Amino acid sequence: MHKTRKARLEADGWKVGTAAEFLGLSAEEAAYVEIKLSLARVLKTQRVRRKLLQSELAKLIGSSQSRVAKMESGDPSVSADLLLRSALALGTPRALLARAMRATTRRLPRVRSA
Amino acid sequence: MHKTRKARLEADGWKVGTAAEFLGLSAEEAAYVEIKLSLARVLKTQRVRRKLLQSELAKLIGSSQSRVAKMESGDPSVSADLLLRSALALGTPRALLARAMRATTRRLPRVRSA
DNA sequence: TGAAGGTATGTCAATTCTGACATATTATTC
DNA sequence: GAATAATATGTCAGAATTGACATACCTTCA
Repeated sequence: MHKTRKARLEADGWKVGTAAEFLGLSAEEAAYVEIKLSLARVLKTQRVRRKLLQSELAKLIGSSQSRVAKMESGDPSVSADLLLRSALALGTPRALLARAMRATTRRLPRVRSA
Repeated sequence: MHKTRKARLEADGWKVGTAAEFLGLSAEEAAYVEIKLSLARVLKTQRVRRKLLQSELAKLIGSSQSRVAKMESGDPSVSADLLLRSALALGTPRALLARAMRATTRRLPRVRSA
């Protein structure tokens, strides 16, 4: 978020921070959802890469289009388990799954030092 | 397995191969159980490293000693999801979880070429 | 504009997972 | 070897996840 925008919002009484802070998640909970979201992205990337429709992937894993949509959108009703099994069914290299477990390091914008 | 033993068993009518072959698992299914077993080992290692009893870890994650035992033994009634959440609750570094996803490379015995 | 193809969202019965309990097995210590 | 501590195994009711269906929401293209 832009620094000035952050300052302005806070001046107006808003708390500004991470999604985890906002939702009151502990560090582990935050890591857990982060990992699920990562797996969701991997799944979608792999499906698209193999040029499959959600409905085709669904058939492949014995599920339904709607559940695949939920998987890819990181819907909380989807377990990491299902994401994992689905990614494997797509033939996702395990190295990619490993990457999904690693903490996301975000490249921060370079700012003038104070 | 020893080569001669393999030959002898096969002569006696046994099929000898990987657990996956024996159980008739597909490659993905095999990878899935391998990953779960890996996570199970990580979990146990981390718990022991923190000098916790199974019952203490259970309390920490709001579960029971018996379920923790099942987790650590790779019981099929335990989802990868629970293993993951429990490992995170123990403060397991995500890099370790990443390692657990990677394929296990087994050091093979050196044999005379045919 | 609207029809078609693809994806998203809401709901729910059925399946699967989970915590809890009882009990068994395996160390460890005296 | 018996008491104690820790872990393992079996079972099951309750909770969570899942596939399926209906339907809504985009895009694209004619």
